[in-house]
Amino acid sequence: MHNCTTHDDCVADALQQAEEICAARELRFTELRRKVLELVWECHGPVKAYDLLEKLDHRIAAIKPPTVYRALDFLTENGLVHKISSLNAFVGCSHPLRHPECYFLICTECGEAEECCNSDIVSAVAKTAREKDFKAEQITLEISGRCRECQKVN
Amino acid sequence: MHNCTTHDDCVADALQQAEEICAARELRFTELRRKVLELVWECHGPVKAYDLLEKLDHRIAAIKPPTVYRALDFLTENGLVHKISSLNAFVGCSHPLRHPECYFLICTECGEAEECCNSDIVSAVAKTAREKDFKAEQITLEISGRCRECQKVN
DNA sequence: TGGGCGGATGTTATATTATAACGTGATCAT
DNA sequence: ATGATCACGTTATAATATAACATCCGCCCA
Repeated sequence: MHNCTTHDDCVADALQQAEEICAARELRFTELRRKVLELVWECHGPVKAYDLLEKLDHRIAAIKPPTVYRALDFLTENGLVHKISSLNAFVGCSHPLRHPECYFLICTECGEAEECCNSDIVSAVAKTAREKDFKAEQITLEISGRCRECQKVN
Repeated sequence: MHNCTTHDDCVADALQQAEEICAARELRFTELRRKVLELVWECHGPVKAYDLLEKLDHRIAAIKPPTVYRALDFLTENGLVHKISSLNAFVGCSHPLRHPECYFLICTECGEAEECCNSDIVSAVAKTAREKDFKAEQITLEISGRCRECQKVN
């Protein structure tokens, strides 16, 4: 299910990178935001806001929905987390510096969401947007289907 | 805001085409489904389930949420309507026979969602899916930004 | 040094979106 | 005509998200 061998590492790396990005942009990477990002990464896959809420409750006392949503908004706006609209779920961005080029292959069987960065698709999108004089600001590309592993199974 | 000059026509055309498609596929295009599709088209843009609900109430008595959602599910499954996940809204499909190739340019200013059919994007997506051995079943591509008209304004 | 500003979080309440579960009625093939 | 299946009605509630206002905290600078 993972593409990172030692899962702790990928969480730590993500946090480290987030720290650096926020520092560089003069954003406040608060305790809460850090905690939320950490949890998102620990889930290693699309995770629902209310699931995060529950998990946070065990670490910090009595977190309420707006608190989680605000942290998620911050992380999303700054490219550290993606919202997967078709699932109402959130997932850590593996390529925060190429964030706008990312899209997802979402397996309906196992729930895994593989993040891909592909400039062909991005440039095809940019091209049609240009043709229509449309100023694209955000692209949501979510491909659902069955991943390699799950196709094997049956 | 529209790309059809006489708006009545495009609603009538969509209903006509839906009728034919359902007949060809031996699907039941019931009164309710017809009514919902008609309303979606009349809105001529992304419309929320609960807004439909309200409008239906004026035509048919006391419609409840599951009724609308079931009709929308039917229409969505059969390619007559798209769900725009990033807006939690629904919109009539202008190209029901090329439905899987459609995507949207969504203006954050005026709310218009222009439907496009573009095989470049579709084939770019298909290519990466193939490379990853991913069996794509559904593609959600939603591009938000500002449309030509709204860029002019300010 | 303390006062005020702005951003982050806490808190309460509620809005919005969607579905589960079960009952009833219509349709259709045999 | 009867049983199977699908569509729809109905009640209740689940799941997702935000509005609005209070409080806290760091920071600037008078």
